[in-house]
Parts: sequence; C-alpha cells; structure tokens
Amino acid sequence: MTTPDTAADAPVRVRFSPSPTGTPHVGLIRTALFNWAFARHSGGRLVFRIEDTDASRDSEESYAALLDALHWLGLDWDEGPEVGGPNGPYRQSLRGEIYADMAKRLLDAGELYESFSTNEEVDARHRAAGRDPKLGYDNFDRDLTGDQRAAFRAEGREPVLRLRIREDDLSFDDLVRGEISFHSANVPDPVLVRANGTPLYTLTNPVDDALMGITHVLRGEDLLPSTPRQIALYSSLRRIGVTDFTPRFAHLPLVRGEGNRKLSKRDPESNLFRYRERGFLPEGLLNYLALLGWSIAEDRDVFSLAEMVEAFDVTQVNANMARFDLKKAEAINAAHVRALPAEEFVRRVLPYLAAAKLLPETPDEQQLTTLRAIAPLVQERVTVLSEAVGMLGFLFVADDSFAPEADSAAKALGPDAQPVLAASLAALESLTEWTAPNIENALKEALVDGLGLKPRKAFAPVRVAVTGRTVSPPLYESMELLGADRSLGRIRSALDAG
RNA sequence: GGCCCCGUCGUCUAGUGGCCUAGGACGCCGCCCUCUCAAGGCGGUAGCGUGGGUUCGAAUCCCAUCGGGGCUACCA
Repeated sequence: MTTPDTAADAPVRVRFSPSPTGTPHVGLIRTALFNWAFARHSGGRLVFRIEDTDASRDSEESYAALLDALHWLGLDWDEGPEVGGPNGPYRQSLRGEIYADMAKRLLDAGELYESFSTNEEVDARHRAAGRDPKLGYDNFDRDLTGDQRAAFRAEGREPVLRLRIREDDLSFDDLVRGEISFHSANVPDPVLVRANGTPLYTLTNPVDDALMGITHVLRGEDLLPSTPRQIALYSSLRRIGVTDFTPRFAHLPLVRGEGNRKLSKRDPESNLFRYRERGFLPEGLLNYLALLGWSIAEDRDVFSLAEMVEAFDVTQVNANMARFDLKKAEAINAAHVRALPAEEFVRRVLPYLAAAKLLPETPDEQQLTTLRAIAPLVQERVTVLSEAVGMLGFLFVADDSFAPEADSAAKALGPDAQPVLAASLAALESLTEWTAPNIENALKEALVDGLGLKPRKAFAPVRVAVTGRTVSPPLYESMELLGADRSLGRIRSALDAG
C-alpha cells in the first residue's frame, strides 16, 4: 500500500462540509454528529465548511437551514461561518481565487493537464478499440503537444483541467473498513476545473482539507469511490509543497429508510426539521442517530451527548448500512423526555403549546403553576413534545370552546353514561376540599361502591366529560388542577348534551 | 456492464477463534401493576445468507457463491 503517512501525532482536525442543497437530512446530521464527537473526544478542532461550488443547486435558504440545524442540535464548531478562524473564508463560493491559484500551480507543475475530449469522442475511441464504452475517460489528452492544444483552441474548444494520476496503487486504510484497494486503471483522470474556469468539488474538497490541515475525513460511504482520486490529488499537493500529509479516511455507513429504501432528500422521513416540529429533543434524536453505526456499550442505548463524547471511537463504527427506524427513534426520545427535570420539561414544551395557541408565548404565573403541576404526569406519557398539546388542551382551552372529541364522546358519553355522570356530579358537588384524594374517594364511593361499576367502566364518562378524551393524564389530578367549578361545569355540560 | 463496500433476530446492534445451546435495545405477544394511556416489573417470539475449507475448536480466519448497497458527471 502506498498511502502516504498521516502526521501521526498531529492534533486532530476534522470537518463537516455539506453542500447547501435542500433541507438538512438525518444522514447528513449523523455525519456531523460523528465528526463533532470525534473532535470533542480527542480534544481536536471541528471545521465547518460550506461546499457551495454548484451555483445552480445551492441556495441561501439551505445555508441558513444548515446553521439553524446545527444550532438547534447544539453541535458547535471551532472554525467556520459565524465564528471565523485562520483558514477562512469557510464558504467555497468565496474562495475562488484560492482555487484558481492552486489550479495554476498544479498545472504549471504538470500535475494537471488540459483536456479537450468530448464524451462522444471518448466513447468513440472505446468502441473503436473494442472496449466497454462505460469505462469513462481514457486519459487521452495526457500528453497532447502544444500544437495539438493550439489546434483544439483554434476550433473554439476550451479545455477542462484534469488531474494526472501518476501512482498505480491508490489503496488506503479506512478507519472503519480497513484496507481498501483501488488500482489507477479503474480511476480515470478526473476533471478538477470546468472549461469555464470554475473549480469542481474534486478540486475544492481536497484542496481545502489540505489548506485547513484536516487530519481525518469522516464522511458518508457514498464518497468512498472518490477517495482514490483524492489521494492522488494529495500526492500532487505534496509534490508542490502545499501539504505534507494525507488525511486518514473513515467512511460511515449510509442511513437508509424503511424497507431498505434510499432516504432521499425529498423524503419527509429524512427531513431533520420534521423531527423538530414533532417535538424530538435534540439529545434524543442525536442519541438515536449515534446508534446508527455505533454503540456505546453492549447493554445500553440511552446516553447523553457528554457520554458519547467520552466513549466515541470512530474505529468502532460498524461498516454496514443502517435503516432509520422511527419507532426506535421515538422510544429513545421518550426516554430522554422522561429523564428531563420537570422544570426543564416545562421550558421545552412551552413553544409547542404556544405554537398550538394553547398558551401565550409568555404564560402568566397561574398558567405556569398549572403546567408545572401537570408536567410530571405528562412527561412520562409522551414520546415527542408535540403530543403534550393534545394531552393538555383541556386544561388551557377556554371553557366556551371546550368540547369532548367526537370519537371519545361516542365511546364514553352515550346514554349509559348519564347515571354515571349524575352520580359523579352529586358526589363531587358536596366536596368541601377539592383535592385529588378527595375526588378519588368521592368518585369511588359514588360509582364503584354506589353504582357497582367496575373502575375502568366507571371513570370513562367522567374522564371524557372533563378532559374531552378517553386518554388523558390521571383523572383526579387533572380535575384538581382544572378546579371544581370548571370540572363540575363540564360534567353538567355532558349531562345536558346527553 | 465495470469498480468498490457490506452481509448476526423484522429493525439497530454486542461479538476481533473457546466466556455463544449467540447478549442488549426497539417492535410484537402474554402476564403483573392500574381510573384511561403511559411508565415500571416479569416472561415469550425471533438471527449468525449458502457451500466449501483452515483449526482440537468458527458468528468470528480464507475461498467461492448468492444477496444488498454505493459509485460510474465539466453534481457533491
């Protein structure tokens, strides 16, 4: 293997370098997370770089979305947009001069060459020689003479710049997969600069990694086939003195959708912000994403980011692809929701209640007190924060717009419910102290002892009358918080409706 | 087609030659608890793709085969 050595004890420098196209994808975030965890674990630095060299696909909205995503998740970076750093600018669209200069140096040194062949010509040559036309570029223009190049120019053709791959063996030792072998015969000289003079990813990515001193490249497996030509470019950059080492590579398994489906950027299932809207906790989603290819211990899968940082080791990452399983993601998230201190849960759930217009942006003390009291009861019943909206609606909705849900009413507020509601009302009206234990005793006495009903039958009508749903937080506590007047009022309404 | 990667319960995984008649988690099923739903507790379901080697011994190493995936742009 001829992989050049990495500077062995150089401090770790990793990077997250997405292209701003579309909405942030969960697979992309997993890559960001692993880079982040690797940097933090090793005490290294994380560079955040935007690879926007394709003006036709990149957008400012996507750029903003990327920043929004990382901020929300709490994944910070040491160099890059917003924080700056010694190797800026960190958007490739702003680094045109750097690439132009680098391309010139490489061209002057003979590491790049002008290529005039059209795809049709390459294709025709393959066919004429009896080769498979799908082989790709045939390195035809490598040794064009000055006269030949001038002749092409005279035809009005502008050349692309290709990398002259000199080494035969382009193998490397992948941190997650071990040795991976490529022979240059299968790696055509790649185009690095377009005919119009603008640089391609094939140039900008390795050049920036070199200029920014990146020691480890952690990225998706989809980029594995581009590694050999990048290694070749590194050799060229070393020869002209731009860098003196080649980074180590780690190709992370791809994240796929249900049923082995490809998780495309259009797929709603892949849209990070969808998880935020549903009320995933950043730490919950990140925990789940970490599980896609990595595990912290044999018998454990719920952990904090700090614990992940402590334990993360990229060489322990699994090489096979992982499917995104929403059920498990929710289960992991639910565990994080339950682990939240009650006060923190309140703080986190507030925006969701506000978005649903259940509470104002800044609730009053009365509302906060109620929310704090019910929080522990709701916390263990939701998997995502947005579920709290449906569960807490009955407490905050205005009385004149309160109405039991149709399904629930049909199930529990039929004719049979009338005597139950009447008995409940009678028992509760005589209560002097409106507390959960008293409510419980009164209802049990009236319904279970009095009417001889099974508990599960007995409380359903009351639950639906008061909370509007067959599924709610515990009934007695809910009624205590709602207050006697409102609770009794709702029972009377249900009675009248029947 | 070519090149490359991958192959343990349905899913995510532990496993780096004996600790494995394969462990955990999610899901699913049952029971317990119980005012609904959760949570919690207990139990269950289910897997080393196949065929050859190597070895006293293989989920672990090798080969083949089958299967899955990625790449194959003047996208990234």
